[in-house]
Amino acid sequence: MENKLTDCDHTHNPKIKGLRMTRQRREVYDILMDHRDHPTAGEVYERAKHNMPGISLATVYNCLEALVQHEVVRQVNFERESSRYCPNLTDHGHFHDEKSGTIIDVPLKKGAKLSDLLDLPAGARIDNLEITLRGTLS
Amino acid sequence: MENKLTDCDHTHNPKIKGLRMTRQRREVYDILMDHRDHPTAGEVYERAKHNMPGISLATVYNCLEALVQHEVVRQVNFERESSRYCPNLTDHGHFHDEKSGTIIDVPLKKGAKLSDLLDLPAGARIDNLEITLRGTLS
DNA sequence: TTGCACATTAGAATCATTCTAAATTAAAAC
DNA sequence: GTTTTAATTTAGAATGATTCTAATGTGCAA
Repeated sequence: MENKLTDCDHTHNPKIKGLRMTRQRREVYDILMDHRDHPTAGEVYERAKHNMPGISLATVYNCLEALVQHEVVRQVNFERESSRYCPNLTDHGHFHDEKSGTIIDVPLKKGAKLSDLLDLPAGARIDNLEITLRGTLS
Repeated sequence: MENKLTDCDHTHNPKIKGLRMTRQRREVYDILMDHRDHPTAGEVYERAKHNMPGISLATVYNCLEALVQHEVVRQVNFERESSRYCPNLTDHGHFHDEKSGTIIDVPLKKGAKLSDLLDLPAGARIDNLEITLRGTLS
């Protein structure tokens, strides 16, 4: 059975201050919102071509960068694999299931303190935290 | 004052089962042990050329890979920057100080449980955990 | 409606890393 | 100690993700 891709064309209309909302940026943003499966830039490109055959890979990279810069999307890296993109803006890490290859969001427990887990350097101001896990789901 | 590099030529002699200990591998391992400053492959290469002018970059990559595979050294990634290498085998994460550019080991607190911080997926077996922090030291 | 600063595009360039195939070598077997 | 043999080293080419370039196109404020 073919993937009909119906019902995936509802357009998100985020008004992001300071970010000019072009057709391409909306398309890229919609793709991330609709599937939420942490695609790579190349995968976003393949999907975008369905609705916008003329879009270029460079543009996909540009759009993703703009969305990341404006904190509407998060960039996720596993080792040195291609970057992946995630529209979940809550505090969370990522679990990579080695069996299926899927990546699952892992919420940070509310109220949990990082300093309970780590001996943080005295006086450190933390701007960014990245937690990635690799393993298998039973 | 020049860095004289004296007293840095004491050779580590790890007997690592299944790993042929070549001159190049020992040199690379010594460099990681002596400075412990999370160098990239390129930086290891530059340092290695002091003692072994003929060593090649490919060999440095090969040695680092062998040491990582045999779990004598850990590979550390920040975003998509060049991989860095770390001889600290205890459970720890890494803090990248944006002011100085240095990378500091952040020990995991003994007895602390990951599940206190994260809502782990039910039944997940975790083979690998990576925690990276970015920020500034006051 | 227009102007123009910002976006998009194709293709080239970059950069870290891996691959290739020939020469060398560590360590086992004699 | 010598030979053997499979693993390692090497220079340079190849790869692959990402970024850059410079020409063309376009949101949107005025």
